Amino acid sequence: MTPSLTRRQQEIYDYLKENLPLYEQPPTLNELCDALGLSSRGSMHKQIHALIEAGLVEPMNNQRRGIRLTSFDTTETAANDNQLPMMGYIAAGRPIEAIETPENMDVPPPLRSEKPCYVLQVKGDSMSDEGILDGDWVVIEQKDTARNGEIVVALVENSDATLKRIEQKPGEVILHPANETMSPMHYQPDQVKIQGVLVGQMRSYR
Amino acid sequence: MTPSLTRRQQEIYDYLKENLPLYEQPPTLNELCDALGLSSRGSMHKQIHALIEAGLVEPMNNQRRGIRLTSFDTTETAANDNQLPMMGYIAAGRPIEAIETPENMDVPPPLRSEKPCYVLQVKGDSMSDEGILDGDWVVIEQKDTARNGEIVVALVENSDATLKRIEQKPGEVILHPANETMSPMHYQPDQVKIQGVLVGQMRSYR
DNA sequence: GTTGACTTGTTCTATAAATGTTCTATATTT
DNA sequence: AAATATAGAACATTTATAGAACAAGTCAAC
Repeated sequence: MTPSLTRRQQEIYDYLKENLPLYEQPPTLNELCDALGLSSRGSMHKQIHALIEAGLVEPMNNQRRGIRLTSFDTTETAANDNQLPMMGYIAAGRPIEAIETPENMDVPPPLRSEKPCYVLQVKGDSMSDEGILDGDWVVIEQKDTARNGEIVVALVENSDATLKRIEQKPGEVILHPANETMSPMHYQPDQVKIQGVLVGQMRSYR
Repeated sequence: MTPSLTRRQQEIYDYLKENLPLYEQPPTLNELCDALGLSSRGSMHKQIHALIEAGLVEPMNNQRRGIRLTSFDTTETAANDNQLPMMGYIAAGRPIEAIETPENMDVPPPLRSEKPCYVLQVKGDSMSDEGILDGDWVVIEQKDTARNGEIVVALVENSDATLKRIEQKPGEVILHPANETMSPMHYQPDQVKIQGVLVGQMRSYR
C-alpha cells in the first residue's frame, strides 16, 4: 500500500487515479477544487504537494496543468501486463513439447487466474468434443491439485501429457477423454501428476 | 499522450492533425490565425515553434507554407490498444441481443484483424460442433462480404441472426449448421445479409 | 532584368489573464 | 497540544495574445 496518506490525501489520490485519464488536459488546481468540493486553491495545492512528497504525483514546477501521476503508479493502475509465456505444444498422449525461448502472448484477464499461468498450443483433435480444436491456445494455471470435473494437464507415468477432465476418488484417479466413444482411463494416484488446470482458451480463425 | 503541451498548443496540434490533409497546400500562419481565431501572426508563430520544439511539427526554416506534421505521431495514433467493444449476445435463430452500453474487452492481436471488430457472447450450443460453446466470446470483423467456408454472422430475413459457415453460389446462399445432424439451409442471396466474419474466439473456464 | 508593392516567416516587446506558490489565520479532529 | 483540513490573501510565474519591425521571398509592371 502507498506510504501512509491522510484521509483527504487518499481521497484526492483516488480521484486522480480514476479521473486523470478522462481529462483532455490535466486539470488546474481550481478545477480540482470544483471537482472535490474545495474552495481554496491554496489548500488544494498543499494536498497535491503532499502527494508529490509521497512520490505519487510528478513534481510540477510552476507548470500549468502539470498534474500527472508518477509513472510508477500509472503502470500499477493501467496494469497492462496481460502477458503470459507461451511454453510449447500439447498433444494427447505425448510429452509436452517445450519451445526453446518462450514468447509472450497477450491474455485478457478473464481468461487467466490471479495465480501463475502459462499458455500451450494444442496439437490434434483429441479434445475436439470439449470444444478445444487443433491449433487452439489453452491457458493453464500452474498448480498440482485440482477439483473433480476440472480439465487438467496431467502427466501420466512421467511420460505422457494430456488435457483431460479429472475425477479423483480415494485410491484412484480417472481421466475422462473428451471423445465419448473412448472409455475413461483409470490410474493409481501416484501414476498421475497434475501439472496445471485449464482456465482459458483462445482460437484464431485467420 | 504527447509530451506535455499547453492547452493552446494541444488545440492547435489537434487542428493540424485533423485539417492539414484537407488543405491543397499547407496553410500560412495567417490562414491558421483565421482558422483558430487569433489575430497575431507572431503569436501563432510562437505556438507553432513550440510544437516544433516538441518534435511534432517539421522545422520550417523560412519556407512558405512549410507546416508539416512529423511522422512520429502516426505511430502514436495506431497505439497499442487491444480493446474491442462487447456489443451483445448471439443465439442461433434469434436477433442479436444488443446491450445498452458496450463494455470494452481486451482482445489479443492474433484473435482480431486490422479492420474494425467487435465481440459477441454466444448463447446456446448451436455451434458446439464447431468448437464454439455456450458462453464463449467470438470476435467478429465488421464486413458485409465473406469467402466461402468462413463462419459469418448472417442476418436471415432481417430477423434471425446466426453464426454459420457460409457457401455462396450463383443465385444461392447456403448456411451450414455446425451440427452435422441438421441439414444445410438454402436461401436467395437477398434473403441473407452478412454482418461480419468470425476471426477469433475466447473461453473462460473459471 | 529591375523595380516596387505585396506576401509571409521571424523576432521582439508589451500586456492581460490564468494559474501555481507561499503565507497566515481558523477551525476540526485525535 | 499536535496533526489535519480549509479559506483566503498576496505574490510569482507561465501562458496567451497583440502588434510593431524586419527579412526574405513572390509577382506583376515597366
